[in-house]
Amino acid sequence: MELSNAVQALTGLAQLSRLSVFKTLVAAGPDGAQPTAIAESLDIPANTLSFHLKGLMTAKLVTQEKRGRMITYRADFTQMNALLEFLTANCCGGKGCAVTAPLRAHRANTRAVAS
Amino acid sequence: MELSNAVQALTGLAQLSRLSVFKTLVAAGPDGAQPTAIAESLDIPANTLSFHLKGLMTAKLVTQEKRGRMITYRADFTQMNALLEFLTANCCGGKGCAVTAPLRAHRANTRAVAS
DNA sequence: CACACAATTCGATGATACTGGAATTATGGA
DNA sequence: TCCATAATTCCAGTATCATCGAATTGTGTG
Repeated sequence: MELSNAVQALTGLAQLSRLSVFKTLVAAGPDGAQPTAIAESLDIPANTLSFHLKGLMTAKLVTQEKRGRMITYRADFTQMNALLEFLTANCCGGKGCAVTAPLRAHRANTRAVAS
Repeated sequence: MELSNAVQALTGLAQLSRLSVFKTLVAAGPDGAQPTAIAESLDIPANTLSFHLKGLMTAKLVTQEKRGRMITYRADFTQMNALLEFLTANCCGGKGCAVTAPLRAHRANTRAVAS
């Protein structure tokens, strides 16, 4: 991933509404979610949400699938992987960052996100 | 790390100049670098750089140490760790993300800022 | 003190981003 | 066809960001 692509991806996440939307989509998993549901869940006007979803699309962080008159959005982990790889390679000390050090026995852990 | 803190950190990196500066500081390692050197290296006017360094300070991504009339800036990996941890926990599928991906060997060349 | 230098702050400008009401497009159903 | 619904686009207002010349602050040196 190039520097400019990293900026693009980071920009996609560097805003409260968008990060919330992305987080929601991640939580929604493979089923994804539709704008109406997201808007209600996060209490964001539909048009504002649409604006941010477009931003997430531009950042290539989400995908959309049209079925009839509804559109399902899903988090796209490919870009997220590339971003984390970039940050790990370019923005870490090379030894310390969280990626390599799984937080020594730090309550091994509540969520299914573990390594 | 809270959502809003994550946004703060992401905002710090979501800009070409700032990401470049941070990358430079990471490459500089423990020695850090001074504004004049960074400005020359990246070809950014001193005041513009100062503006972005302030942004990185706000995002808690860098630290500064005053010695005489020069100031040494260093990347602060604490915040970076926290950010990566946040992204891994909240923005990954739980299985795929870069955490498991092989970490490309990081060049330990710390002399990147010299003129 | 006078000067050079490191770095920041000030101030002004242009560009971009965020928000939300209103209108629009498109699909499904009665 | 007519209406409801899903989602987007249009548009305007406001706010924030990015840039850089000029002025400022602070420190070391002759």
